[in-house]
Amino acid sequence: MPSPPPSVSARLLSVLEAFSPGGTRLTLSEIARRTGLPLTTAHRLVGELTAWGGLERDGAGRYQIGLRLWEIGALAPRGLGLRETAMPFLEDLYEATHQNVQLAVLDGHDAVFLERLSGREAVHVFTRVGGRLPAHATGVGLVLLAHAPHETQEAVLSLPLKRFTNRTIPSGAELRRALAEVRRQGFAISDGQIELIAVSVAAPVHDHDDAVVAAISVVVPSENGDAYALLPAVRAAARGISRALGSPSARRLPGPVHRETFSAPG
Amino acid sequence: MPSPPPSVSARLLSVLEAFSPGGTRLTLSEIARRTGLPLTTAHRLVGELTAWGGLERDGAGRYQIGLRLWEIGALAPRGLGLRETAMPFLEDLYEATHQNVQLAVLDGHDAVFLERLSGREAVHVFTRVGGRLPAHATGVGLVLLAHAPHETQEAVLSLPLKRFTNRTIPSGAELRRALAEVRRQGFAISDGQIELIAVSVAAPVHDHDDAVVAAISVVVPSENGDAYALLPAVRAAARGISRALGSPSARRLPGPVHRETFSAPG
DNA sequence: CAGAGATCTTCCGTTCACCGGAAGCCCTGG
DNA sequence: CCAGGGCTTCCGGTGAACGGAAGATCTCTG
Repeated sequence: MPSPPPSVSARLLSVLEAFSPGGTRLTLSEIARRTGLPLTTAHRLVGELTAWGGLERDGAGRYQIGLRLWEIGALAPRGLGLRETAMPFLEDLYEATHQNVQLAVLDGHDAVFLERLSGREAVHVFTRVGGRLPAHATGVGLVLLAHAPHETQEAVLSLPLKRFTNRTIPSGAELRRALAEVRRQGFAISDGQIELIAVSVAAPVHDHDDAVVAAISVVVPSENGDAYALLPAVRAAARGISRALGSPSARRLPGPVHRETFSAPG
Repeated sequence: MPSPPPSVSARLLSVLEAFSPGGTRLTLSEIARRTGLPLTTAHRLVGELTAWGGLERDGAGRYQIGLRLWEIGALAPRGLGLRETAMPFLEDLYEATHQNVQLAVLDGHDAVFLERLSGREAVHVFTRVGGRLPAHATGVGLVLLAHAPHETQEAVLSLPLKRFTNRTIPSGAELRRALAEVRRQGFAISDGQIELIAVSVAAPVHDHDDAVVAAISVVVPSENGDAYALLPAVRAAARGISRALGSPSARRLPGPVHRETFSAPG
């Protein structure tokens, strides 16, 4: 029995999927190969996308993602939306540390990086904006995973975990322990799990329902000594973003307020 | 004669077009209304987009642009690609001024903003990342337009120019003069053309072919006095970005270097 | 609490737009 | 000069897309 052919929409979207961080400029034939579409079909779809502005042709005739798609992507509430409110706080954090400052959300089993500020003197990390890394191996990922839906956690815990260095969390059991710790402490410190030379200090960002929707981190060289020294700054920034998002638990600063005022109905 | 019906692809893309800065979360019916598609058709297309991850549903069942599309958009060379190389220089500029720092490219007759850094104390401007403003009315726009293809310039010059304030360039004749001046000086100062209280200082960014592909600017309150004082910093940053992009005219700093060392092959 | 109105979802027969092989065009390199 | 790879145009058969109709939820409103 022949499986039902993919719909036109699915084919069109698969053309977009052909583009990746490692291949941002593709020839028509490359697109056809990557998507598995007949050349003629790819030609037609690519033509329509180009006419609309979703793809552009560079000087050499190759195709690249167009400004139109970038603009549409900029409307994603979980993308630029979040970034926009977080940005001032991230800038403060960057200015105070001059290290890598990152903002990420969870998608599937990965941490997707929405923003990365890094000065020239900061330790080199191989994340890029729009890129993704397995959640279990990054500071922000641990924070996000620790507050993810139960089924997501179980799914990650039951799968083999990719190792990057000998400090990457190796097993589900260890990961489970790490996540519990993150929940208890309210932050994560990830030491050398992606690259041995880098330590990440991460904290959660809450939205107006107090759900954890993002995480921020500062990444420093491990020889810099005490990563804990950065903790207050990271947590303060995370709290600031949460407040800007309307998180009830991040309202104002805790203080000697015992009487709350309600406006009684009627 | 009935006009040929729009292709499936065009319909799918029109669904994406339904989203705008003013409407990032839409119900199915709203999408159907905005696109002019029958409800059933919209339902099917939206369903496919959602299954793929291009759209997401929020708690209230409304649709929003999904992370998947944001990721794809992040691959646009003229979007995040440019931004990525420009970012360190923009940060320097921001840190030095603490005013609004902007990065923009030309699309059609508009300046599209790729990045905007703004502190809490900076003058409020109503640009946002991913947003656009008419080229003739903004500092970055004037710079971009001044170096745009001849036909683009003529097209803008022949159309009526939207006025924002009484200082907005009103006529094609004046615009032509302004563009010539921008080319001669190598920068643009736009005083109160969008909002009376803001002055913009803008400079061009060149790529490896020395074509002007972007522009940066700093926007300050007009009562801040001398906008010209910012000029060196803005031009230096623009030059830095150009050099990072491989612009030949921005190579190294001019200086008493007469001997260059090459490693001879073999 | 009924009933009007709005939005969303499923179902299904008809039709016409999509499909992709074939063929020709344009390069570049040998 | 031809070979090889990539791109574009053409066109007839067919099965996937289309959208009206009807039912399923919710939300107001009197």
